[in-house]
Amino acid sequence: MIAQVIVDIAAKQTDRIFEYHVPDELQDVEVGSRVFVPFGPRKLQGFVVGLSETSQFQGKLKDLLLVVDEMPPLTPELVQLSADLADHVFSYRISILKTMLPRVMRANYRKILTPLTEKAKQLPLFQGDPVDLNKMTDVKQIALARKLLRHDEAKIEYLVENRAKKKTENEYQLCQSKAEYEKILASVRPNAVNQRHLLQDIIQHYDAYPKRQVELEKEAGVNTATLTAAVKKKWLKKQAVEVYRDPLAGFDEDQPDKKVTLNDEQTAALSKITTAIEEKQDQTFLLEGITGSGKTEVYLHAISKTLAEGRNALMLVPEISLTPQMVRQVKARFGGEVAVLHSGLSEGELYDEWRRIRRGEARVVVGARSAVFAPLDNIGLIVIDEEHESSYKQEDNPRYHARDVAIWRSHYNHCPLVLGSATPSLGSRARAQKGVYELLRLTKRANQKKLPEVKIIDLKHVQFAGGQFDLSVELVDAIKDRLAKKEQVILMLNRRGFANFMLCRECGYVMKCPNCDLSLTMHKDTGMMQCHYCGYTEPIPQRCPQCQSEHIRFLGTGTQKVQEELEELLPGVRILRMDVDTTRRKGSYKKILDAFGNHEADILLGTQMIAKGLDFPNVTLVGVISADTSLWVPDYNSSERTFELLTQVSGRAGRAEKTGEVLIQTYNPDHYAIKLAQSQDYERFYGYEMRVRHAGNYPPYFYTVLISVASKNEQHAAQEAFRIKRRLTRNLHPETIILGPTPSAISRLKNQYYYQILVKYKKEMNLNSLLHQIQYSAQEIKKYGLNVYIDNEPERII
DNA sequence: AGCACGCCGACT
DNA sequence: GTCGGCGTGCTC
Repeated sequence: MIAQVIVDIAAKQTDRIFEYHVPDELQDVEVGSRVFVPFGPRKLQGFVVGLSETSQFQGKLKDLLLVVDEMPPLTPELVQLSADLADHVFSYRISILKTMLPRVMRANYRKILTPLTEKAKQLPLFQGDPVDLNKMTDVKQIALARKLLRHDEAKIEYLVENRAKKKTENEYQLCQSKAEYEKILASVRPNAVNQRHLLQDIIQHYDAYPKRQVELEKEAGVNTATLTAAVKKKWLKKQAVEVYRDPLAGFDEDQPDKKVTLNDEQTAALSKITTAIEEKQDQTFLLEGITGSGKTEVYLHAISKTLAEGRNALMLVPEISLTPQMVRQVKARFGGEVAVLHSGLSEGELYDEWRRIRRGEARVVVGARSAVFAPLDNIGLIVIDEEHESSYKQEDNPRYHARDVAIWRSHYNHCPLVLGSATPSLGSRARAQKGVYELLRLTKRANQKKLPEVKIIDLKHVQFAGGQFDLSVELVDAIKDRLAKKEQVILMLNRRGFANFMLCRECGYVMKCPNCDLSLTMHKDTGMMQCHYCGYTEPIPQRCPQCQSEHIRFLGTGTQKVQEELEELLPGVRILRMDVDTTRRKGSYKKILDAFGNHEADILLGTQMIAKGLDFPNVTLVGVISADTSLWVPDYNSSERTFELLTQVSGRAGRAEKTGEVLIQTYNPDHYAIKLAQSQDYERFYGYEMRVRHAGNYPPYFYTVLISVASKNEQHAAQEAFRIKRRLTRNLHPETIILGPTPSAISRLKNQYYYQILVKYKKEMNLNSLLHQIQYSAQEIKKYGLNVYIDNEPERII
C-alpha cells in the first residue's frame, strides 16, 4: 500500500503530494492519519490525504516511519475541505491542515549533533552530551559544528517529536480476593496507621475499585508513599489511565435551564429551519433579528431538533461572546454533550475538548472562528451567531472566512446553515435579497421591552464638563443621575491608552514609532509611549526629543484619560476599565465582568470589546464618547462598521425591567450611519448603504481581491507591485477594475513598507489561476526580501 | 523550508 | 590546499 502525504513544509514547491510505502506494521494507516516520514535527510510530520496501490515512484519510495495517533485526527471531510480551501484562499494545503488541528499537534523538530571521536567529546561545546543545533545561536559554535561534521568527528540526527500529551492519572486495581485482604489486615502491625486505613477501605468498598489516586487520598486518607508500598507488596496494581482536562470544571454549578416559549415570529423562523433539518437541505438562512428578539432561543431549539434527528450541531460565536454567561446557557440545555473551543483554553484543555469531539463524545460544539474546523461527524445544523463580525475572517494566513467554510460544510453534510445577526453584513443581506439565502426576520422583542431611547449629542454645539473636550455636560449629568439611582453605566471609547500622540508646540514634532508609520500612544499608568501595532515602547519624554522644548502636549483621548477625567468630575465614582491593556492576563476578562455584575463598580469603561453580548440588567445608560473614531477610517465599509458598533453597544442598555437610554457623542450628527443607528433601523441603513456601494463599485456589487507587497525597501515593494499590476491588466477582463498600487494607509509597519492592489470584478474566469501564478512567482522573489500576500474578499483594505 | 552540492574567491 | 559564501535544485 502507498500513502499520499502532505508534508509539513509551507512552500510552493512542496505544496503537493509525496508518496510513501506503508510497511507491514503500519497497515492501520488511514486517510486523515498524522504520520512521521523521512524527507531528504530530515524527518517530518505529515498528513495522509490518500491511499493507493501503485505509484510512479515505485522503487524510490521510502517507508512511513510512524502513524502518530490511534485515531486519524482528520475526517475524510476535513481532508477534502483542506484541498478546496487552500485553493480558495491562496494558501498551502499544509497551512490549512495545521489550522484545522489543536496547536499541540504541531510537531517539534530537533537537530541533534553528537560527537563521534574522543577528541570531539572533550570539547566545551558538548560538555559530554549531544546538543541541539537549532538552539545554537553563537556564530563560532555553529562554525565549529560545521567543521566537526566535515571531518566526520560528529554526526547529525534529525528528530520529530509529538507534543500532544494525554493527561493521565494513577489508578489502583485490586489483585486479591476480599478474604485475603482481611488476612493481610490481621497481619499488619497495629501502628502502621496508613496501611491499615488503606486495607480497611479496600475491604469496605471492595466493589468500588479500581480507584483513582485522588479518590484514595480523599476517601482512605493515604498518601503516595503508602500506595507505592502497597504496590510493592502486591496488594494493589497501579496503572495510568487517560483523563480529560475539563475547561468547564470551574463553573459546573447546576444552572437550571429556563424553559422559554417562542413567540409567533420565532416559531415561524424555527419551523423553516426544522424543515430543512428534517429534509437535509443545505439551505442557508439569514436570521435577522433586532437585539432582544430572541435569536439565541431559536438557535437552541433548532439544535435540540438536530439532536433529536440523531445528528450533531456546530455553533460559532465571536470570541468575545464566549463569556461564561453564554457557555453556561448552552451547557444548561445540552449538558455533557457540549464541547467548547476557544482561545481562553490552555493547549491541553483544547486538545482534550477537541478529542472528545473527534471521538463522538460531544454532539454540540460551541466555539469561535477556528471551531468551524471541528472534527464533528454527521453535522445536521451549523449556526453562526453575529455573522457580521469581522473576527470570523482570519487576518493572517490562511486568510479564510468562517462563513465560507461553514457554507462548504453545509453542502458536504446536507444540512442547513443559520446566519444570525441584528445587523447582518451587507453581503449576506444582499444575498438574502437575491434569494441565495432565505431571509427570516424577527422584528419584535421577545421580552416585550421597548428598545432603548437613543440620543445624539452634537459635540460642535455643546458645553463640556471639566477642562477637557471629551465629556459633554449632558452626558456627565446623565451619569450622575444613574449613580444617584444606584444604576450602572457602560461607556465606550474605541481608543485605548491615555493620549493618542505627543505634539511639540514649539517645533511641531510628533513622536512616531521607529518601526511603523504611526504616532506613539501615551500610556500614563506604565509611563511609556507605546506603538499599538508593533508593541515598541520608550519612556514618556519630559521635553521635545527634537528641540528640547518643554512645551509639549499630549493630544487625542483614550480610555485611561477618560477614566481620570471622570474620577475628577465625579469624586468617589467606581470605574472598571476594560481594554486590551487590562484584559491581557488570562481570566482578567471574566474577573472584570463578574465585578461589574456584582455592582462592585458604577461604570464600565471600555473599547469596542464591551459592545458585544454583555447582559447586565442594572445598566440603564450607555454612553458613546466618540462615534467618530471608526467613521473616518479610510475603508469602504467604515459606515457599516460604525452602524454595527453603535447598534450593538446600544443594545447593552435596558436589558431588564428598567428602560435604557443611549447617548452618542459625535462631531458628525448628520452622517447617515449615526442617524440610522439612532433609529436602530437596519433595513433603511441597508438600503442606503447599498446605494453607496453601488455608486462606488464596491462589494457586494463586486467581488474583491487584495494583493499586498511588503518589503523593507520601499522602492522594491512599489516596483514589484507595479509589475503585478501590469500582469493583471494584461490578463484580466477590461471591465475588471484594478486599483493601485498605492502605499497602504499605514505605509510602514514593523519596518516593512506595504503597497497594495485592489482587484474588483464581477466575472473573471482567469483570476484564480493568475493569482496562483503570482503566488508562485512570489516564492522566487522572497529571497530578495519581498513578500506578496493575497487576500480573497478582504474585510479590511487599509 | 532547509539541506547538499558545486563553484568561486580569499587566506592561514 | 582549505574555508566560508552564495546560487541551484531537490525532497516521494
